[in-house]
Amino acid sequence: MAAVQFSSTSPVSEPPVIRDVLVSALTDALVAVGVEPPPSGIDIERPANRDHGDWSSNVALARAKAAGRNPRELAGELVAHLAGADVPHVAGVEIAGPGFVNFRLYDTWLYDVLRQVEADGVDGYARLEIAGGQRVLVEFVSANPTGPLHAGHARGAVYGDSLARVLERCGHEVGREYLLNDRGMQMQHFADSIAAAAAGEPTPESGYQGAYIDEWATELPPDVDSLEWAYARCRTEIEATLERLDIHFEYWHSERDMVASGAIEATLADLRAAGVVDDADDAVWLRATDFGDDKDRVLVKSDGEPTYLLPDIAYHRDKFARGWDLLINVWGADHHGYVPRMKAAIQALGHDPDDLEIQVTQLVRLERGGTEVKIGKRSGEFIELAEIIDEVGADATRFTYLLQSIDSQQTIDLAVIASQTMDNPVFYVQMAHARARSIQRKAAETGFASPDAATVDLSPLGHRRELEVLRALSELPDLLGVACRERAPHKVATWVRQLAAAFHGFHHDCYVIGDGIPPELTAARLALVDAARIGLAIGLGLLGVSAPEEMR
RNA sequence: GCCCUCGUAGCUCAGCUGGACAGAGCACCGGACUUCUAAUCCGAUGGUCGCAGGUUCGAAUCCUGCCGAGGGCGCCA
Repeated sequence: MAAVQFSSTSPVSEPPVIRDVLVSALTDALVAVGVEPPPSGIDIERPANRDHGDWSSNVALARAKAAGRNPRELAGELVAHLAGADVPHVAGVEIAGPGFVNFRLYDTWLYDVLRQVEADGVDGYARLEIAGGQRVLVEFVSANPTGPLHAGHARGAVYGDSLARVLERCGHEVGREYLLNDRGMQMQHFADSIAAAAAGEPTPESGYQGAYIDEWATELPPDVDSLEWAYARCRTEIEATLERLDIHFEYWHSERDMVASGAIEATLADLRAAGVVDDADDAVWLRATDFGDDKDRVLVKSDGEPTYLLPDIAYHRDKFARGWDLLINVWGADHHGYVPRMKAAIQALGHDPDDLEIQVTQLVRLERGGTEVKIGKRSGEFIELAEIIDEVGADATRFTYLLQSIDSQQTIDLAVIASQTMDNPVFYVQMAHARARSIQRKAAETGFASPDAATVDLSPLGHRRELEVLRALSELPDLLGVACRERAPHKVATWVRQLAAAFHGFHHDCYVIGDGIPPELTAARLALVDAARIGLAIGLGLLGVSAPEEMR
């Protein structure tokens, strides 16, 4: 039975997080040399270059001015003090460059990481509580129910869902919401177009075209309300497509319901009461310029009809009224111009503009084998999202869209991601997970029990490949926190590729079972394989990509 | 004209909210399969981080101005 060096006061083994250990040691050292620790906290980071140690701090650089000493001198004093302190896992401390303090650690710190991963598992490892339960409503997709989801909706759909997953894991209470614009002229045009097609008549003025109109028209039963039928047909289509991507909305918010409830009139009344509304030129205006918008905006047109803006304001008012602390809207780049007026509107209603966050996804250019796939808007020539899923699969669809920051315009070649080759990173990562499973199956067949990570001797682990896997695992909690704060799930995609690369390297160089491998090494490596499996499953789970038992 | 996003290797993109000599994948070149799937691994080649200033001990990262790409600027939704 190996010694367990964790606190005995807690029934759950909770290895000290290395960051806390080092920060605490640095704090002590600063105090010892008579320098006030930085009010913002001490910064610890992993140097990009391994020659600079395992962990590094720039605290001497940051505090040199306040301490009235030059950075290297201060760093030297810190190092001298740290050398005398008995800091767990620390093998050496050095000054480097302009005044960095670099820590060189024993591999034991990575053994703690492995134990932590195993103790916490897929559900618990890198589950953060940095959000304090803040209630966030993520609204995304919200495509008009006048046709199937198309390629243009894909990025927002996948991003919104993965963002929600990241937020949840970081301690937010999260709701996913889809706003259904189920009233208005667009719905009528849509229904008329289907009815016309069913009757063999030409597409009406400002109607919809496209293969789906003709197809759905053939399904239109006689003697039904064409609008209601078309709406239901479309919703079924949209939900089915989202279902294939494993996207599930907790809330489908109907604009009709909102109208019926009188929320729109109530919103206008609120705005009037707030004194931010002007009547001019027979129209009703929101004085948006009072809140940083470029111009004032019409709420009710001179013909007495509300603009789209008023119900939209009512909708956001409703979201807050339902108790959400923070609203995140995922919008396409073609709507970014509406950000200032929406923020102005919620301010006019008395909310903090920061309580509405709008994430804008840049456009995606689609190619097939290097040639752009052209889409014509009105003509109905577009690629349905369902077609993309048919072509490349749900996992590749999600992974590919999540590979890049939403801020960058993305180019996706469908031919490339449809190919199940090395060009396609999703298979690379899934393969890593399947490999881990494969090794575990072999272990079971060979009669190796899965080791208890809390007690197994990990000291046989020391191979460069083994340590790379553990290092990657150690980075996940920090990385997830950044991904959450920056609303950047693509960082998870980048990370999981790194972990997969480390694991493939390990797999290649470190045989686990048989072939003259000593049983102690097999046991330690099996623990590592399971930890890697957990990390891969967490990463893939956040991306909404399946973690397969085997590749076929 | 104004606003938003972007401009990093031949291509597609990272770069952890300023840090130590700029990274990955693909492509190209050269290696590794009696092994838990070679759908893998290793090595080599490849970049004035659009340009010019500024802030800083330190800038791909922050600020300003240009240049270029995409998107947006309705009493349309």
